[in-house]
Amino acid sequence: MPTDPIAQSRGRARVILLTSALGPLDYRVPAGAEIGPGSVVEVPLGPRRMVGVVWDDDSFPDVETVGDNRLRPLFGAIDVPRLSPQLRKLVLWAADYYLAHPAAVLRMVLPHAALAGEGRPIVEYRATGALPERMTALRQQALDRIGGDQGTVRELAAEAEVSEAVIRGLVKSGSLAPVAVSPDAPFALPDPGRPAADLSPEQAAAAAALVAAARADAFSPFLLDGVTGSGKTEVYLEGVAEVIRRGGQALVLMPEIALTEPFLKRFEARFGCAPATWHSGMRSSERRRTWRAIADGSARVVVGARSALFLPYRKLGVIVVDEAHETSFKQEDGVHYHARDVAVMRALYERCPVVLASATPAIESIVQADAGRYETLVLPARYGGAAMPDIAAIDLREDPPERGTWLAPKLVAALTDRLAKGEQSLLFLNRRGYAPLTLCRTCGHRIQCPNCTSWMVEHRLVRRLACHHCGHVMPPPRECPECKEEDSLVPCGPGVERIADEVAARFPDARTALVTSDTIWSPTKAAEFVERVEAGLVDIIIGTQLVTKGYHFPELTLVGVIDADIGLEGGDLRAAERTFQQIQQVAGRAGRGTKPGEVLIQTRVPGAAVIEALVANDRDGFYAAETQARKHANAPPFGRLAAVVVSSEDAQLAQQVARELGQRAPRSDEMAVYGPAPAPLAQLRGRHRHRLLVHAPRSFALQDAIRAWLGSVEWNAKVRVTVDVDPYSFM
DNA sequence: TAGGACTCAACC
DNA sequence: GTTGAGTCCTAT
Repeated sequence: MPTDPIAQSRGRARVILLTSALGPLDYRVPAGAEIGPGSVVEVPLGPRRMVGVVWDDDSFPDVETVGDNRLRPLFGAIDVPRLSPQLRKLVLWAADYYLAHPAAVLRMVLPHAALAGEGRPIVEYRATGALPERMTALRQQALDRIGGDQGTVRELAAEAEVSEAVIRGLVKSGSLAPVAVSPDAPFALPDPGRPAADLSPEQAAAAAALVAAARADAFSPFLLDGVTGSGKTEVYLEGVAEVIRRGGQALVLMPEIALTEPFLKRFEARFGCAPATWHSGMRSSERRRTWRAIADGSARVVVGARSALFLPYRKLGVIVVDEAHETSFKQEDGVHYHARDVAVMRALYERCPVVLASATPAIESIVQADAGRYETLVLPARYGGAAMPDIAAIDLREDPPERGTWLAPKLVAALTDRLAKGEQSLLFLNRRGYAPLTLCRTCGHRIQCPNCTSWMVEHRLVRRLACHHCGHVMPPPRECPECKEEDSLVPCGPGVERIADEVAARFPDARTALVTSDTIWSPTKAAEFVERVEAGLVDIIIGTQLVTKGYHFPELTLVGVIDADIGLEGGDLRAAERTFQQIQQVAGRAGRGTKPGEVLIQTRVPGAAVIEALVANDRDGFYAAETQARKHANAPPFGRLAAVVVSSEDAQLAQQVARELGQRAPRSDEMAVYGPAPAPLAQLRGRHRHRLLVHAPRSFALQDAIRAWLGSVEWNAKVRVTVDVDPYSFM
């Protein structure tokens, strides 16, 4: 029964609570309350008090309206601006497209911290430098970890991994003192009138196109396609400048917070102040301040991780997705959304330009551009006349490293040469830790995570074995857990820590920097790293994918790729594309100044199409072949995929439900359902997992079909079924 | 017969 | 997701 269109005028409101278990509920609006669609309200639910958002009366026509007699009055509106119709549309679109509950999407719009602390002052503490009268190990640990940081008792306790009592003790003893937090201090207004960077003719033309689009108040998607070092940032900052001039807000999405540091510097140089930032590492006071400034329109530019996409901008004028090809834009838990795709939808609803910037665009974006749906802005040359680096492969079968080492003689010679010249080098290996596998020499036992189907990775720096999937850690055992033989465990294969060891052994005088998420876990750490490299205090950088992009080090002239083949294993749909992007990006770190760059790629398959394309610098050829292959297989973006994962702590239950889903799968000429099969990660965080894969043509109403299918099967509450539309991970 | 473990439906 | 009601069972 459809909702009575005049219901709201009779004092009813349809509310979506921030609880995924419930559908929309109707409440009575007290007389005189100024409440309408988009209002954020507090409502009673049984004995509890909940937050929800008032939705349009005519939404959810399938939901039955309850009689007036059953309505309870809502408590009232929370003092924040109403969510705009555009944002409400985006919430419903994302929920529908990604098969998520609208409440799950709304929780990203209204994070807890945004509404918390209402009326209550937030007290934060920071170190005074005074040592407590009585120093304990835990107090020392807390002071060491906190350093110069500032936060609430709870946040500091979490950061230092001590109890809140330890922090309170330090406050009592005077080592930590309260600092005044003005929670909603305004953000500085970026000044677009300051001089822009000197732009090359190509950059100027691209910037002009973005400026024109910013003036048009219309949806316009761009692919900003420029080689590494071509100055894409300077181009889109001019689009941002125009939006600021016109009184709008700009959003710049970054794949990782480690990347924001160099960006923030360039931003400040252009606009004279820092932008607002949004990422998972923020303190709740900062989160609240930023959320409110975004909602009232006073935060004009926001640089953020993917979650910044769902914030309640008052007047969004442009969205930039930097490094738009990055797979970290795909959220892998909760709502499985892809920030690049949501950004385009949001720009459509907000009627503003969206810029996908990348030196190595995703095939998906290339196909859209080729079809004329995106306007392409090309920056074909490096800024300042720098040349692209020379790329060569090292065939590890012909030129192998010595036993127990990982750097081939040719790479060692190149490193030696750069050290002699005083130039910087970068070694790239996309594998954290010291060794990916620990093996018993005596019985062959491999140390595995108790919760997951994965090896425990040795992290020698912190003297632990860690599971990269669930976070389980254990001290490195002295004896084999299986055969009890002592000193029989050996590390197998290299991680970046092991490469750093080899570099230290070969070049004892070289100054090195190890860059992984274990050593660079905050913007502050990233800034320290950049400073050290720029000051010439580092000879060799050894890093994971954290170092592949964003950084501009003019003295860096050599890039060594330790193992180009890692990403090609496993038969992932995007394996070749990802390998190409990653190596092209890391190669782009070389020779950005006046000195030419050289890139050496260690591989066991120099004849692989990806490697040959990289060496020949044949980007177009690689993309053409890859696009053709996708088209031929009806793979994305020409066909559509969705993964259905059935998981449970009970192995049998999971298998049983997966089987039943497989049997009940709709069979049609259009949609194919493969599986179930045990997932490659058959056990994750203690849950047993089975996967089904749905494949359908582009035009097929995939979501409707999956909804109908899953709706026809019932399963035990101990079983969880998750759907990943447009999956990127095939684990 | 009080109290614990469990299931189940309602929450507007 | 949480809560309260209802059911069944056991220890006293």
